[in-house]
Amino acid sequence: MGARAEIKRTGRKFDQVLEGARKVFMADGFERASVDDIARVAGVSKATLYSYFPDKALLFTEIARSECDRMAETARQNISIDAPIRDVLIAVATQISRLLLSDFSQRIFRICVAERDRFPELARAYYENGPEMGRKQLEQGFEEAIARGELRICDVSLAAEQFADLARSRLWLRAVLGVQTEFSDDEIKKVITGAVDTFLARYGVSPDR
Amino acid sequence: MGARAEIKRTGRKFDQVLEGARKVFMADGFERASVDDIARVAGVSKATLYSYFPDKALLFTEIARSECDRMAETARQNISIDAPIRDVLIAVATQISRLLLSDFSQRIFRICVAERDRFPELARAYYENGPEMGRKQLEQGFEEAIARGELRICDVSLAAEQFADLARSRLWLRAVLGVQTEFSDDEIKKVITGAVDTFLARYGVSPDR
DNA sequence: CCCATACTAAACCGGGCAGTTCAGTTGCAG
DNA sequence: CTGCAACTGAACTGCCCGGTTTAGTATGGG
Repeated sequence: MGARAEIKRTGRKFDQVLEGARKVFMADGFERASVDDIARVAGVSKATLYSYFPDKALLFTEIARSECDRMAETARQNISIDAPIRDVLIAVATQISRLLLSDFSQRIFRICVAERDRFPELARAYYENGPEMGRKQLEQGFEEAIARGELRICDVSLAAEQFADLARSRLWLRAVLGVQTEFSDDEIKKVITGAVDTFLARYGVSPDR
Repeated sequence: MGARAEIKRTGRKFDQVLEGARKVFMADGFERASVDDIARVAGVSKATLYSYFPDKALLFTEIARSECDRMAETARQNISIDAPIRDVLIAVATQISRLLLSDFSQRIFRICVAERDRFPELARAYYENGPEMGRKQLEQGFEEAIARGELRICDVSLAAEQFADLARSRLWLRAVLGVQTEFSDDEIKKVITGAVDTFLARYGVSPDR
């Protein structure tokens, strides 16, 4: 029983394989993606692919986790502009909304949900690198705003969660189910201002409305 | 081109097949469920199964849609008790939260998301019979409360959506990803009161703080 | 008792796909 | 030029699974 199921990262075409696998897995998910497809898209022979990765599952987790990491970066964009709190919240909500409605984010989520039983650690990685990370960002921003006397929050963690949920109200679920695929700026704006208004009604410090 | 792909509902064991298929599909989803499995669980021969249903896909949609209908019923429970608006909202939020965290609801959602590309009309049926239905219920209740002067809402539809989203904050996503499977009454209660407080801060009519 | 209809069990077909093998090619290092 | 390591392409194995067929068994009405 030596080292189990290792990935050999040496080789000229390793990156091609990763790229091909990324494309195919993101488009088809784990089950529906075929290794022949991946090899073809990667411009690599199946034998070469299997010289890098011991099996399909490990190739998949490699891709999926790296995508989850990518997501962490997209989530890591704090915008603490010097502006009225309401404007800052609007900007942040817009960012959250756009991210959550993006094709990329949607695909990852759907794959994680679909494959949640087969790859439970994947769903966890998604959660921690995506929503959890975003929530922590928000918490931090809220803490600062509280220190500046712009917000009044007892349970910061819950407030962050509420804000994120409000920011995607009505849109995200429709998107993830494919009920609606395109969202006008107007729709988004309405949801976002609604979210910020509700949020500030509870946590705003001035009689904001 | 005569009648295409009909289901023969006559036969002693038709219901057994439905029941078996329901179990297996709900447990494994479409792809991972095997017809042999379904036949075995249903206590029926494969040939009998195929005498009722022309193929696996139609059997699946039959089950899935009927489950979506079942969901509509679970969603159709209005509780317009004569009580302070806050208590009513707490009760409603509790109901929403429990429903959305139930094993049943979670399974259906996951299946619809996983199979969304193969069966788009299924995801739509889910959306209309589940979330959409629930939202309409909420809207109606809100309208009445507005008429009674207990709430002040401009965009009732958005408010309903916000309420539902707030009621599942922090819990639902964790459940659907399998990050957390058990939820204490305490956790749920905290989220719910937080949701109602936030909601009332925005839409409550008295300075409900 | 007869017979039609429903059902069974098991073998079977065909196709798809993960993973392997192997004979041959390419390309680079010494 | 030589030799080695990476890579190719295509065939091949084995398995699973959807769907069909068939030969035979239960059931219930007339």
